Amino acid sequence: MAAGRPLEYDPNKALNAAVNTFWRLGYEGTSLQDLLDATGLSKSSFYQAFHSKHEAFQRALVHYSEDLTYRLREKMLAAKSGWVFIEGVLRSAASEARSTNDPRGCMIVNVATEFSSRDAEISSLVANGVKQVTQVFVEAVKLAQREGDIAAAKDPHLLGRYLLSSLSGLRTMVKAGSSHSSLGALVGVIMAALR
Amino acid sequence: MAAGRPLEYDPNKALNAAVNTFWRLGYEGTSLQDLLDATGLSKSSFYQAFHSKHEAFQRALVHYSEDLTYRLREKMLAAKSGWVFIEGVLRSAASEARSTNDPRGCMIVNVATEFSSRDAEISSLVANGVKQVTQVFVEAVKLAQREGDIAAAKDPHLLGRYLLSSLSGLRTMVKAGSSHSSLGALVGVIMAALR
DNA sequence: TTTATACTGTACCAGTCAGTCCATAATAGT
DNA sequence: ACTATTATGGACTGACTGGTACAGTATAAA
Repeated sequence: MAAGRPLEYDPNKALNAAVNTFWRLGYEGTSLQDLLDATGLSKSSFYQAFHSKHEAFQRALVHYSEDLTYRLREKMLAAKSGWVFIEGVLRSAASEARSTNDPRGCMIVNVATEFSSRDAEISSLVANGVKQVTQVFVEAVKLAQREGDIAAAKDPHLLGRYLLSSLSGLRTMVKAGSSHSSLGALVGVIMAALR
Repeated sequence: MAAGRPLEYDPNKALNAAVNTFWRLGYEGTSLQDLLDATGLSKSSFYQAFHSKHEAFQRALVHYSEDLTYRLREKMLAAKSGWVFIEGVLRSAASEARSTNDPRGCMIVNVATEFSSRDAEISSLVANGVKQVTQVFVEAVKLAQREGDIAAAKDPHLLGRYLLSSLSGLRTMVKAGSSHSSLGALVGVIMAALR
């Protein structure tokens, strides 16, 4: 068994570049050319690596979800408390209103709104990503309950979903052009519902 | 001055068809052919009426926003109370989880997530639409305050924005595949924050 | 060094994209 | 009936779509 010519590109970097492009432009919105430019791959290398635009998109979405949940959980473990972590996530989402001129939001949410239920494979990946991210928030709520910041009687799964939903809503407000100050107040209202 | 041949199509129906197509498929996702099929117009008639895909999209978005706010306000006036109206809107959004197999969500939100801030004209139309819809929710909150269902001390503008944000979040949860029952509980949490 | 394997660039494909143009047809005012 | 005005269908455009084929090249194992 001979081993063949080695890759001239970094598959991981290429995937990350694909993630960023799809994240920013959406599925329909990114052309193959955009992908080639972003990854630096030639057409043949791209198809060698990803087989099709659709498959590249799926891999990008999965990679994004895994990376997001990983970093979110890391952030939670590093935070002072569950409550502080939750507030931090919401506030940083609100801050995109002034820090970025082109907020990308959450890729999972973007994909969910672009595809809705038109593509079964994509829907399943979206559902999976949402599940994973929700789980992190559920853990954060449980943590905050143990720490006494959230009443123990409340259902952590329900509040976890509530947080994800609120975060998503917050992010679309950012995209819709709401000011940072009004978003800050909104975070307060959202957090108050947890108590 | 002669008057020329009369239109063979109904401009209003054509616009409505365009709205539905863009709403369902997004901007990039709908081809000109989709639009022609939906409206029944020939290519020349379409360009006669709309000048370009982009302009058609803008008109569709404006028409959607106006129509939405009109019907929303009508619903509010017909409702038993401000509180009941608000709950009804949230619950009907949650119900899309089981009634529709391909929930379209809110077109304004869809457009906001697809374009983010990449197109200044679109962004302005989105901001305008959001403003109009928010206003209806603000009115509903004020009404509920007068009726004693929401504390008078609360800021109605803040709660109005909170409602819009929550509604948007709820709808993306629908698109992400959440079950109707879990969404119903979510509505309860959202509403509780108003009290 | 041969051989099998695998990567790369380029030319190419049919199909679709949004958009234009024009000849024809239908109407209303004169 | 004539004329100005407008609408219609269809042919047409060049650019771009995602995707394929292939010839050439680099590598590691035998």
